[in-house]
Amino acid sequence: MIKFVLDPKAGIPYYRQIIDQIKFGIASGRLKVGEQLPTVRGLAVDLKVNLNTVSKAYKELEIQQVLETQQGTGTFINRTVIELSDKERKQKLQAITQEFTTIAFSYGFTKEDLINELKN
Amino acid sequence: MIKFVLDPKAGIPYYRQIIDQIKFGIASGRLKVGEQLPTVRGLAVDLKVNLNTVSKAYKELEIQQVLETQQGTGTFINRTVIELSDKERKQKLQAITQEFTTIAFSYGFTKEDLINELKN
DNA sequence: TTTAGTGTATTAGTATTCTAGTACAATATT
DNA sequence: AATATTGTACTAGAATACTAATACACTAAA
Repeated sequence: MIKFVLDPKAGIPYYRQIIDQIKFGIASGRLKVGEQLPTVRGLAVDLKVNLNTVSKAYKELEIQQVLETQQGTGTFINRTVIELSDKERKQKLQAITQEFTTIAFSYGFTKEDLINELKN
Repeated sequence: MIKFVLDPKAGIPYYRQIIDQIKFGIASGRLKVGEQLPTVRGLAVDLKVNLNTVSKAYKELEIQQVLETQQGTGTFINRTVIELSDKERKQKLQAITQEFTTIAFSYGFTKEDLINELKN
């Protein structure tokens, strides 16, 4: 289980900080498929926020099909996340790349400049 | 000059729609480095929004160093790159690329993923 | 120097977002 | 069946975001 931390000064909503930490936990392999997350109350007490704040984070991740929840049982890392996230992964990669190229192009760099730099 | 359009039903703030269209204009090559954008008033009248809404979009892009503005003169696509030395250009490219790869890696993408996406 | 044209700053009203309090509903355990 | 544990729904207050109205400041041209 990963350790959750909230930074009140970050200027990022609590529920979003929770989302980010879960996503990073998955990306880094510290949260495994099928693993149960803390209960909404448990994490809420731990982080000293309202249980709805945790619930909101879990719900958004459920919509994104990262988590799956069962009322009365708990919330888990989606077992089908690997198959289901292929499309999402592709979209994310495109979004990140577009952001990157936009900035780079505004500096006059070409696509070839970027590819060469990446190959270093 | 590109044509700006606002969709009131998009659920995306007007100023952000303006930002996105400018960024896409640059990425697609329809906005050239050094080119002047519409004036805040001109675009505001054209889009039937307040001039501050346009100003907000321009200001955010200036912070991102995509645009540069001169009070009393106008707003332009950043031409900073032209004034940079070869060494500075190289450093800038490295900095931008590092930022890009850091974000991409946190999502589990590999260097090859990025290169392939760029080649599309 | 005056004037027209440019971006900036201040203020305010409205809408939305964020968080919390509290009650409800489903499931698992005893 | 009763109880504990889990997530959900509804409501409300505070903070923030969005947009606009209006006045100010800088630059270029007449």
